[in-house]
Amino acid sequence: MRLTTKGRYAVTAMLDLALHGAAGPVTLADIAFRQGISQNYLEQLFGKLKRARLVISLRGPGGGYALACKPEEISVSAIISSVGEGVDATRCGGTSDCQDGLICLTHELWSDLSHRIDEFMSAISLASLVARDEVKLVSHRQDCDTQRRIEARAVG
Amino acid sequence: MRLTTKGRYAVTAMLDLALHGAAGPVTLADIAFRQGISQNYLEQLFGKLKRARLVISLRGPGGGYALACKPEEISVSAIISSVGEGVDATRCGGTSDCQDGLICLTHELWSDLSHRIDEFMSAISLASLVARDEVKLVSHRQDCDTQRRIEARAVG
DNA sequence: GCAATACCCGACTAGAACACTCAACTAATC
DNA sequence: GATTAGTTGAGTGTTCTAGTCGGGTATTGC
Ligand code: FES
Ligand code: FES
Repeated sequence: MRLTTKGRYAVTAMLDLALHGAAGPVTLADIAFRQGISQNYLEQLFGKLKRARLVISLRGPGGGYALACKPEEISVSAIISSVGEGVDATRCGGTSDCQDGLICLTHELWSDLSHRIDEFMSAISLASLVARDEVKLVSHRQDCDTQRRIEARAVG
Repeated sequence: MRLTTKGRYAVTAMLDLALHGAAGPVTLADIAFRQGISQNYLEQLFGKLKRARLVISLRGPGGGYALACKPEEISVSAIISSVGEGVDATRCGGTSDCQDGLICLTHELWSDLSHRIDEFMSAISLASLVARDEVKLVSHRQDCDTQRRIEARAVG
């Protein structure tokens, strides 16, 4: 089991998309700017998100990315799986054969744990994240920040 | 958050200790043999387990390792933490400052998740693992296997 | 048609971590 | 004093992360 920046970035970017996608497609440049993520790295992640059919893309000027379906239908679990960060905590990957082809002492434990984690993350959708107070707060702060930085750049 | 072979080995070895420690100290060679883990690698892990006061060591012939306290008092969470595999799923490590010193959009989500995982693993003790049917079964198979391999070596 | 925008794609890389391995040492027992 | 068994530190191959870079191609507006 591993949960690294890859999965976290993917969820963060998708949440950004859910928050700012109402007015039309959102560019990766915008997301990268707001969330402080490398745009080139985001491109890699969105390649996977697109292949997993979680987002759709629109090319050309005025283009960008949009959610492929309603925020209620996209779970955190799905996002993380799509970028290749398995929720699986077992060593065998579910095949029960990590000790010379036989089941090991602790397989059941890791299997249970995996199940718990998946349950938790499947129950959380983008919509439920958007509805959270802290998310609203942080998002508002980010928007003000972005506005300020744009103005600063226009002046300078 | 990461859960790799390191943490899994640590739990497996501790469980082996709980299963076979009744008759006195258990050597790393025994654990390595039964569980199919590199003995040298186990040495490193037991160094940490000892520093975390989860096991005690006895040197010399007839020596080995023993649990430092009762199996009911040792949780899976404690074992994993002791070898340095944080259960923490946040990027900031709890300081809420991963985006330029400010809290990021998804901090709360990862914080929640970490809490859930820790709750789950804290609730599971070595004693409760020993009591499980699958563990008993696998352990019995391992003992038979070990016996067979010893006999095979004696013959050969 | 032409240029600007923005997604698309593959290759490359520094650094970190994992999963070991090796060698030498000390303490305890018989 | 020989054997057992824990203790320690250093080193190593491999894999992965978290990027970077450089070039594409589709779409739009002039
Ligand atoms: S983790 Fe599945 S068999 Fe060991
Ligand atoms: S994960 Fe804690 S601030 Fe981003």
